[in-house]
Amino acid sequence: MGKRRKYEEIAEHLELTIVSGRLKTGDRLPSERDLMDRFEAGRSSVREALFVLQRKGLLSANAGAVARVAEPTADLMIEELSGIARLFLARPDGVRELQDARMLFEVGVTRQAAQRADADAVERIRAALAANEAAADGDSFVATDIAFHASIAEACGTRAYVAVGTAFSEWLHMQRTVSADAGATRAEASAQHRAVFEAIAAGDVVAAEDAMERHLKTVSTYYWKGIP
Amino acid sequence: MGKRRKYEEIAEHLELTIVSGRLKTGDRLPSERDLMDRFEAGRSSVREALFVLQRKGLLSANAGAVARVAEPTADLMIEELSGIARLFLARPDGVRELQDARMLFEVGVTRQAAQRADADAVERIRAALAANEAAADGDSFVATDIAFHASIAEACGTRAYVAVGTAFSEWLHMQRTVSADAGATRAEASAQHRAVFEAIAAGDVVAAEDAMERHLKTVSTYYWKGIP
DNA sequence: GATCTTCAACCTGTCATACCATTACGCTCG
DNA sequence: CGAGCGTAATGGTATGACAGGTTGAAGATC
Repeated sequence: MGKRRKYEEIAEHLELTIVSGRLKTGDRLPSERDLMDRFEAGRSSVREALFVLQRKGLLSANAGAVARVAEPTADLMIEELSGIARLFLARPDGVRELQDARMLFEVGVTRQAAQRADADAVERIRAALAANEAAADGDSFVATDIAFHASIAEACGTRAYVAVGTAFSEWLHMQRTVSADAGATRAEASAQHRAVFEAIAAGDVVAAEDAMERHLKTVSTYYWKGIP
Repeated sequence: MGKRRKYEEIAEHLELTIVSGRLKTGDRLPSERDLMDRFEAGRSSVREALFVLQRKGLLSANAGAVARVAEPTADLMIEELSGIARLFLARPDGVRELQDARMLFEVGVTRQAAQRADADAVERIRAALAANEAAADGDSFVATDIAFHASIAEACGTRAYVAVGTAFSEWLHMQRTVSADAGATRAEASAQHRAVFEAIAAGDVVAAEDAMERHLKTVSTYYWKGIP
């Protein structure tokens, strides 16, 4: 049953020495040729092990220089999640499920924001809302729209939320066929954004959830209108 | 700036031919040596390309046999998420953020369940609750606890929820130091489970959310009690 | 004729070696 | 003491080789 491949053994060993703290961020790993000797493996196996660690974000490798221990960034997390999202989008019903998941996430973020936002956070959301309402063209409307949602996520104090939320926004904006009636949508969206903001500012959890849910339902509706 | 490595090019090309449907699930890919010729690359590069596709779950590769196109499973999604979770758990404040995220997720799932659960789904949740209350020892209590939460996720009709929710439960159960006062917790947990169930069955969205939130806060509290 | 066995071709996993472009580093030169 | 350069080391890629597993079909068995 020992189907364990060699690179898995090496990768696991290296990962352990990294997460256990024996190697800290920025430290230099031994060279590939060193590792060959140390693990009594060929270079292929060593390289595959380093490869998987690199794709996990634990290593940064540049040509000519030894690999260094890296701290996985939020961007990399997005990258991983992005792969998952692509599977969903390619599957029947995938877009609907992704919209569902976004609804779950954003409503939850709004809930937590309404519970925990302090004065500073509320002010930042207000600013994002104002910027969105002042957006001149369609592109900047989209950008400030995403920023508005991100400002709410920021209010929760959990760093990953911003990354995940932004990713959701981008995936679905990417999917969206050009929304012909963007003009009609904008006024509606702004009104709904304002309702979300005011509920959060007031600390009214239920109203905030409902407002965000209504907002996302509207967005979804406009999306499907563009689909035959 | 063209730092694109060779395997990326190959991987992208192959991924396109897969998701575009030119290769369907179960189809056999060309052999590595075929791909070498086709892309005018060495075997190293071809192997690295296949490697990343395999880790994305688009390929299933067994030694000796040519790679076949596979359909990414929910398990693989968990695998990816698991990697992300491990980073969180290794980081200061990571457990708290993960608990936060779980709260967001489970409360959202409960909300959607209260909105959409049909009679069948309610019945399944009731059964899961009964099984949990009848659990004899600690291990089976944990198992049926997870199953109860999963049954709620199932009621939402979005397949990924079950997988993500189960993963959350397992990560946090795994982290939990042995809860000495499990006896005291069980009665409390059962009462809270029942409250969640009844709110869902009644379709009372707000009550369901609140009940689940209270439940998870209790769980978190017990977790931190075990930490000096 | 159907099913089991065997076997040869093929494929991947791994190793070894070689070559190039890039980086790191010590040395020389100012 | 600092700047510039050249060399050694390193990763990225290509190629060849061999061991062990898989596959599919020919052959054996019933």
